[in-house]
Amino acid sequence: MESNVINKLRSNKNAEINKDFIGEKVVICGWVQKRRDHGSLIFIDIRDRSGIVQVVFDQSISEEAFEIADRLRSEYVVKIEGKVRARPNDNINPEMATGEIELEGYDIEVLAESETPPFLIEDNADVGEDLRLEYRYLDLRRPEMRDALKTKHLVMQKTRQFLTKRDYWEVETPILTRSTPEGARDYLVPSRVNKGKFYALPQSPQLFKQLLMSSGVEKYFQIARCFRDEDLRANRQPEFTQIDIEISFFEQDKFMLEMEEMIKDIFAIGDIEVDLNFDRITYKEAMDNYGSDSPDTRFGMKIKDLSEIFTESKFNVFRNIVNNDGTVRGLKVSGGADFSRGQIDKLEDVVKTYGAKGLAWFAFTDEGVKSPIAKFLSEEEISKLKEKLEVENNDLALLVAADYKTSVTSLGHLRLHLGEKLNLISEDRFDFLWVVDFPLFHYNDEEDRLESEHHPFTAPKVEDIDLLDDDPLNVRAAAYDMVLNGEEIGGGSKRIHRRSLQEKVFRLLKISKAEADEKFGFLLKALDYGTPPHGGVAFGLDRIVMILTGKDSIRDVIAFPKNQKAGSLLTKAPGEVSKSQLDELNLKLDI
RNA sequence: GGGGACGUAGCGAAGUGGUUUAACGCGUCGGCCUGUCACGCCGAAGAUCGCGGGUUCAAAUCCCGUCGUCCUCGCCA
Repeated sequence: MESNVINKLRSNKNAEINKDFIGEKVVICGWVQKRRDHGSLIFIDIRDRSGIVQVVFDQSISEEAFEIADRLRSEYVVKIEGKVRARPNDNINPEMATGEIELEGYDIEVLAESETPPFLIEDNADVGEDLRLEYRYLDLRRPEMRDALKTKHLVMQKTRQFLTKRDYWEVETPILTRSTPEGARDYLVPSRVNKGKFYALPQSPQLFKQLLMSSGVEKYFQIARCFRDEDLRANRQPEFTQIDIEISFFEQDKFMLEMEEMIKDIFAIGDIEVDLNFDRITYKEAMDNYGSDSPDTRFGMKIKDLSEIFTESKFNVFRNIVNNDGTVRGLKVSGGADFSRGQIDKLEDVVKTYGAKGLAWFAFTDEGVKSPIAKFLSEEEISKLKEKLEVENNDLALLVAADYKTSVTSLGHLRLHLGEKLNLISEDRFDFLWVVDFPLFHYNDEEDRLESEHHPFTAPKVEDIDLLDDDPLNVRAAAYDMVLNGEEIGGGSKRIHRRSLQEKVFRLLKISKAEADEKFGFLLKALDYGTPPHGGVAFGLDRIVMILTGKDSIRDVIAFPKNQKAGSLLTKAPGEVSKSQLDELNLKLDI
C-alpha cells in the first residue's frame, strides 16, 4: 500500500478491506450506520455501497477524533482515516463480511450531517411503502434495494454484451411520437409549435423497430422505455422498460433459441441455471389445462373438461350450460376432502371474482361423496367424474360451469390460489416455456369487431392465411410468449412485411383505409420499398429483475416508481402548471 | 368505473361489542459504561387516535362523508 493516503478522500471501498490490510493505513468514506458508545470507546459502523466496516475510536489514540465520533449520528457522511487491525480473537464477528478486522480511527471528518431519518436504513425495515417512496433516496440506501439496482444494472450490461456479440446494434427511437389506434391508452404531450396537435409517448418502439428493418439495420435492439396510461398493479407501472429486439431474415425457431441463450446468460447473474430448448405449448393447451396463457407449470392440478358427462344430466344447470355452447370444467385438490364449508366458500369467492356464478364441489370420503348437488346426479355421472379427474379417496373436486373463457380462467385463478395456499409451488424452480400459436384475433362484443390478440403487425401462420377471409377467429399467429413461473416475461412474433397482407389485416380490424393511411401510412409505404421479412420480441426487463431478486412488486426494482394513482410521492408529479404554460400550448382546462 | 384491506407518537403496532393515565417494541434526547456489533444499564421527551360531520351523559371505538396507501376486477394491442 502506498503511504500518502492522507490527502485522498478515499483509498479503499469498505468491502475490499480484509486481513491482508492489517497494519496498513486506509481512508474510507461512507454513512454512519450505527454508533455504539462505550464511554471511552466508541464503535462506529461505516456503510458504503460495497459494505460495512467497523471503526473503533479510543480516547487514548486520538482525543480529537474521539470527540468528533462522540457527536456522530445516523447517516452522517464521514471520511475516516485509520489503521487496519485484527480484531481480538473472541471479538470476531462471523456474521459480517469484514468481521475479522476493524479500523483504529485516528482522524475523522464530517462531510455531511444528517437529520434523524424517518425510518431505519436496514433490510426488513418494517415501514409503509408510502413513506419509503416519499424518502426514496433513503430507501435505496438499504442493502436490499441497492442490490436490486445492481442486479438490474448487471442484467442490462449482460443484455448489451450478448446482443452486441451476436451482431445486434443498439438504436434509439423517439420518445415523442404519434398516437396510434389499438392498444393501451396513450400518454399525450401537447405540441407548442403545432397548435392543437399532440405527440404520444410510445407504448413500445414497435413501428420504429420495423422501420429499422426496412432501413437495413438487420439486427436491432434497445433497452427501451415504454409508456401506457392504464391502471396500475403490483407488476404494472405506467412507464416500464423493455428489452426490445428485431431481426431481418427472421427464422422463428433459430431466433427463439437465440433468445433462450440470452435469457440463460441473464439468469446466470442470479446463479440460476437455465436449460435450453424450452418446452413449447400451444395457446389452446395452455388455456385448456391451466386456464391462462402464461401458465405456472411448477405444479400440476390441471383443469379437465367434464362437459360430456353432463349432456343428458338431470342437473339442469350443468345440462343447460353444456348444451348452450358452455362447458363444465374442473380440477382436483388432492387430500382436499376435509376442507370446511367456510374454506370452500372462500374458494367460491375466488372464482366469482372472475365471473363464475358458482363453484360446485364434491368431497370424496370414506362415507362416500359429499356434495350439495350429488343428489341431482346419477351414480354413473359421479363415477365418470371420478374417472376423468382421477379422484382418489380424500380428494376434493371443484367444478365451474360457464362459457369456455369464464370457466377456464376462473379455474385457472383458483388453481393458482390453491397452489399458493397449499404450498405446492417450490420457490427454487424456474420453469421456462414458450406459449405458441396464439389466435391472431379475438372478438370484441362491445365494439362488434375483431381485435388483434398481439398487435396489428403480427403475421398469421402461413398455413392459416387462407382462413383470414372466412374464419378469421381460427387464424393462428406466428407469435410466441416466453413464460417463467406463470409470468409472461417476453413476447414476440413474425411481422407482416407485405403491404397487401397488412392492409387486409387492417380491414379485418375495421381500421378504415383512410385511418390506416393517416396513422400507419409511413409503415405501409415502407413495405412498398423492399422491407425484408422480419420478426422479433420484447422482454419485460423489470419483470425479469423482479424474479431474479425475488421481489413481489415491480416498484422494488424501479429506482423511482409511481404509486397506484400513477403519481410520484417523491416529486409529487404529476403537478399543476402555470396559466402561461397552458396559454403557450393553447390549452384550457375543463375539470 | 366496481370490490376489498388498512390509517393510533419519527417508525412498527396493542386497544375498537362505548367510560383506560391510550399499552408495548424500535428510534430520538440526556446520563453512566474499554470490546460492542439487535451493546447494556438509568432517566426523559414525544399522540388533540388521517380529516369533517353525526349519534350519545360519554367516541380511537358506533354511523355518514371525505382524503390517503395497498391488493384486485374491468382495462393493460
